[in-house]
Amino acid sequence: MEDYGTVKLSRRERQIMDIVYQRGHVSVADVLEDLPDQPSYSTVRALLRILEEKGYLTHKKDGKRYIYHPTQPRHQAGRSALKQIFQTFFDKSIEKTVMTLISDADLSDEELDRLSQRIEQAKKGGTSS
Amino acid sequence: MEDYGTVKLSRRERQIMDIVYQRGHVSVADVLEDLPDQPSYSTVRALLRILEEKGYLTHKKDGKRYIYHPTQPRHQAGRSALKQIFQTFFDKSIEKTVMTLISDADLSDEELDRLSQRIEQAKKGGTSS
DNA sequence: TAATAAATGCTAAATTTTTAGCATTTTTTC
DNA sequence: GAAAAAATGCTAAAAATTTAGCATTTATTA
Repeated sequence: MEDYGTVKLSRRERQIMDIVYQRGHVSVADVLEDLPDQPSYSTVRALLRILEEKGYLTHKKDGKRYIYHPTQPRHQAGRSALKQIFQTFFDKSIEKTVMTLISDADLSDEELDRLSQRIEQAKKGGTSS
Repeated sequence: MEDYGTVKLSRRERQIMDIVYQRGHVSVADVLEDLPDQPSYSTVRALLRILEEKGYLTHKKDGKRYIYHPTQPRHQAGRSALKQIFQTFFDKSIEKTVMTLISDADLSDEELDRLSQRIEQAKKGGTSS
């Protein structure tokens, strides 16, 4: 599946995919609720249908209404999105990206501790040779 | 300035803004070179003009051609973009986001060390009370 | 089970986006 | 400084996106 952030998707389609990933799965009403410049119910349904045709979503019935799920798993989509960001804005530097992330978050000392610990662990586990 | 990733911008406009931030600043030729499904020279110029009208770019002359710069500084745009991603895909968890970032990168032990160190430093500096 | 409510299916119009062409201006070069 | 080259300014057509309406189906409930 193609990275959905940059190419291919139109403005509204992207807005909807963001909502889908934020919520995990959505009904038409859910999307309508979160969409900026709220269009009509019909409109949302049309867009969801298009996204399904394009292969980004599937739906299943839940009682009388449809629930839409992303075809690409959340973690995978997040991974691509993240990659795109750090390539575009942070010179492909993980360090720059992480530090920016942290500087915005105002984490507690405990949280920071745990984070640096987990990074240390990654170090040990990462060596394969 | 509004977050440019999600709302307001059309597909092409977004593609162009990504190129602008990747390169720092661009000529028409630069954009044309990087744009997928390469349109005509005229087309790119039109889009750049529109982005300037909308306030996302400014230009200045460099010899005979225009060089376009983003109005919002790169670090700031990156920050918003990052925030959006971690809200959408990582449950607003810095830790999840960072770990994903790292797990993809295959960093050396030295790099991981430095990273966890810098996080520790952030801890010391961050306490204000 | 008939009436009502609430969803979807499909189609076409309105709007926005994307595109390219031609005229003009600016720079280069001979 | 005149001719050629390479940029921009502007405008309008083509294509894609976004929208809403009406018909139909499905589920609820009295």
